[in-house]
Amino acid sequence: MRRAESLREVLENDIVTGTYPAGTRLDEVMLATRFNVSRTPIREALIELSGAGLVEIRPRRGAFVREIGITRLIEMFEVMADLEAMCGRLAARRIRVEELAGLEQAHEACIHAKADGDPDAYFHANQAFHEAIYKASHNSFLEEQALLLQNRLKVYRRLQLRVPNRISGSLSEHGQIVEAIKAGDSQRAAEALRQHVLIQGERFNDFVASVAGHVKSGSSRS
Amino acid sequence: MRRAESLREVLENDIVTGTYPAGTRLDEVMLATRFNVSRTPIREALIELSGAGLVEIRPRRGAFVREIGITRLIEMFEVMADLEAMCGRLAARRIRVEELAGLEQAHEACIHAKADGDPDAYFHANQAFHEAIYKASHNSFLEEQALLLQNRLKVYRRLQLRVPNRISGSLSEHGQIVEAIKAGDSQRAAEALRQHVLIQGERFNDFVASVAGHVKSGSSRS
DNA sequence: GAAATTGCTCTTGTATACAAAGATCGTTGA
DNA sequence: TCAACGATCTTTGTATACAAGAGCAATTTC
Repeated sequence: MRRAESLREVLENDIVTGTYPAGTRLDEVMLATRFNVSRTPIREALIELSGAGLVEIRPRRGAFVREIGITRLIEMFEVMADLEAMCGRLAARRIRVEELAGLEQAHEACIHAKADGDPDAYFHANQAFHEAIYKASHNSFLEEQALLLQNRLKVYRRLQLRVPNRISGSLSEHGQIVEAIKAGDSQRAAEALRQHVLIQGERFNDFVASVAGHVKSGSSRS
Repeated sequence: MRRAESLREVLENDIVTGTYPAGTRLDEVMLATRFNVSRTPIREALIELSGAGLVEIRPRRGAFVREIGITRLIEMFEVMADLEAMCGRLAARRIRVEELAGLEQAHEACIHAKADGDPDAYFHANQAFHEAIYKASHNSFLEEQALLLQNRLKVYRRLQLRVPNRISGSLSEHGQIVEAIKAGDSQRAAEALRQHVLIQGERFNDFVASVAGHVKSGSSRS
């Protein structure tokens, strides 16, 4: 693998997990010394990240972790909801028996994670659940797009799990989604998924509004 | 503007218009001499293009114009149909009077282009028509995604206009779309747009199948 | 004292140099 | 004659060097 590509992965992770919060200037020499490489692979990694929308390159000014306004975030959730709805619609028609088994397993894993009271485990189990649906759409391009956008929204979805009772709600929605897909009801699967994702965007909106006065933007220290 | 960025635009255009057909190896030194620059900005442009999905970079092997198989193409049209449907659904609810006027104007332009028997003009008018709908969705992220995918499919959509009577069909579908949006019927607008785009994918499939035995893949000489 | 301009410095963007990994072609052996 | 191995040669990936634009500060002028 190219050095630039592995660097992209590390940087992507650092951005998504909040190590480099939105607005941070990503100095090339700083990163170069951090990773013990020259500026060249760093630049290439930053360009890749800008293509993925995680970083904004302002010519002659440098690279910055992209600031995503609340409006744009809601727009992204709106699109995510539609992509997931599409996955659900196709999955209801195209899912195979072994994939359905996998989906139900993922659902079970979510239930257990909630029972254990482990939000981190729930986050990952939830992700696996959704990815199972992407895959079951049997549209690899759609799957890629969904994964891409999911990744860009990861940090916000994670934040979103802090909303009280959200996990319970999420879980019962998962149940309905599984039922619809199992029944081959594409319309119902699509709508259930759309609402499931849309509600995240809305709740997130509430969440942001409720903490807007308390915490400074960017510094999300727990 | 950075040199790399302008190079990306030129290369993107060359790929989309078929100057560099699918599978072509994009030699860095060849491009560097062509544009009278060093390899550095060329490499950066290629990386950007790989992010956009137009170019595939195989490590230590070079950059190639991405080959899009018929299966993947159909998948992309399937996603495009859904994105456009979403644009239509939102546009039906959110379009403003001046935007509606613009949409109707774009529709008129399509009609005139057909009357003039100018397929090239129709192609551009058609594009403007669709872009008007993207914009009217009032979801700038969705608009960007739709434009991106539209661009990636451009060369195939263009080919698609050669199908007999396609323009007439396309035009009447446009009429129905405008009606639905005008009426604020989001469901009908979405469905009309989905079918309008899906039919392109299907017709394209037919088209490819019908010429598969006659022309060699890649060399699309008229 | 404030504002504007000029010069310096810091950082990005591009060119070039170097290293390493593939590809190609020839040679040798079976 | 064909296949396999090896050397060379091409090409990518990374490092370094150089150029040029942007920001900042200090000084000068009004």
